Amino acid sequence: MIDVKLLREHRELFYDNCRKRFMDPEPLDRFFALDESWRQMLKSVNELKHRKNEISMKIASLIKAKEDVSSLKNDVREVGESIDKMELELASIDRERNDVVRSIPNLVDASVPVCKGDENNAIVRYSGSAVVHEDDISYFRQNTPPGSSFSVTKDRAVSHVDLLEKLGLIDMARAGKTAGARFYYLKNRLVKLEMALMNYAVDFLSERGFTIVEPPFMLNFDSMNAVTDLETFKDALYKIDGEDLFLIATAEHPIGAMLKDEILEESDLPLRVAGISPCFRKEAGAHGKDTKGIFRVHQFNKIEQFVFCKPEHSWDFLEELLKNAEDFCSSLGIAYRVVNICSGELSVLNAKKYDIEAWFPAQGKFREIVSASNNTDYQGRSLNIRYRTKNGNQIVNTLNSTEVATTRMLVAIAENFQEKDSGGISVPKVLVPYTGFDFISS
RNA sequence: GCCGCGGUGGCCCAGUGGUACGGCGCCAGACUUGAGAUCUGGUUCCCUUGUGGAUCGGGAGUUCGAAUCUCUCCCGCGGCGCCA
Repeated sequence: MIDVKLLREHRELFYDNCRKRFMDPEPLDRFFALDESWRQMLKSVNELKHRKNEISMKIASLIKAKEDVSSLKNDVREVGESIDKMELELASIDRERNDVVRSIPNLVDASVPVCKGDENNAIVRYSGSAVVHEDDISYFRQNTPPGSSFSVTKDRAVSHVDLLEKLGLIDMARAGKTAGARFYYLKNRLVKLEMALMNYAVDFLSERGFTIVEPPFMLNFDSMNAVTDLETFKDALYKIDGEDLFLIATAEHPIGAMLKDEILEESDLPLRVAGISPCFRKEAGAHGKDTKGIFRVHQFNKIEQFVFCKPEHSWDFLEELLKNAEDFCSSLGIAYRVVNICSGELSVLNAKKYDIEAWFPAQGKFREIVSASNNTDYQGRSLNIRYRTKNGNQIVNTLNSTEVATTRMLVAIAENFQEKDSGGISVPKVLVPYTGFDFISS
């Protein structure tokens, strides 16, 4: 959540921010009205409580002196009743105010392009050498910086669904039968390729100073509510029936919640954590999109980067996390572009977000495979994660980024590494030590 | 799942109905050439900063008053049961 003190002192910052995000500023108006009446009522309640405490102390001393206290008892009982009544009202205002505060989005960084739809995301850079079908050249040129390198082909790459099914590497039909749409069975060498991706990513981040963590795959309400905006995401999360548990949608959730309510030493920071976990997502509202294959699924494995750091370092870390993900893609041989996501597309948590979009030659498109976000102090404040300084406790900043989401990367490999002549898939060189094979054929 | 014992400020710990004791650590000041030792003050949160309010794992209750009594939930430890 946002800093309430900052909100009280710099209203205009938050009204500007709503404008940038194309959001109704009505929650801000409501906050100020509620906050005002809350503060007035708090004052009255505290005055009454003060009186109650005074009388109680007096009763204590009178009892010691063996004097009569029955009339004082009546007085304090009356005060107590007024307090109870006012506290009920105060609590209800407080609840409402807190709900409103939680809906107020994080301040968007000045470097974020201000616009509504994702067609206005800023292209930051392109890297690699995409193989582009001749029909896709103009799309490619429009969506990359001038001079981006690519090669042209007349052969359209086969879609990953057809290729992987033909090679006996996925079974979508049976997954539909047993679990439903957007589930899959991975088979044979594709399973080993996935494990290779994960092992490679873990080694990759280990070497770059990350602590490797396999977290709980479920979280209780309090943790989930603090680590993400549940109002926005509850439709995306699976809830366990009859239990206070949600399946995580990313390792960001359990890794962030891991330090909930803790006070760190300044010397503990920064903390780089790589979370390895499955991700469970309802993908509600994505009807009709990417319905075939394993590009958009309810369950996939992901290696996630997460950083807890001091505020003055978080912008450097956003670049570091992005670089880790870019280097990973490059090392595999995947061409991609980086986009700076525009203000209207950011989640309430994000101050800024980069996506890495890989080139998918069969689709003839750049598609998202990595998201790197700086949530500044927004998530740290909801989680109440602080660190000690000479000037009191400060809220940590948090950032997260995909390192690799396996299913999407498998799709990218299937589309970019298929070999027309043999009909098989070659394994990216860096993965061969992990797979033990360099080619997948039928 | 059952039984027992626990949960007190950053850490340790006292407190069995009268408003949270003490120690350690940390911060600031004094003393010192500096450090240490010592002394003094501070060191959870809230608000409109006061002779203010809240806070003893969470919630509810009894009471004028609850860390303390009651109920309930959570977590930890030990034992039993179940189990890959």
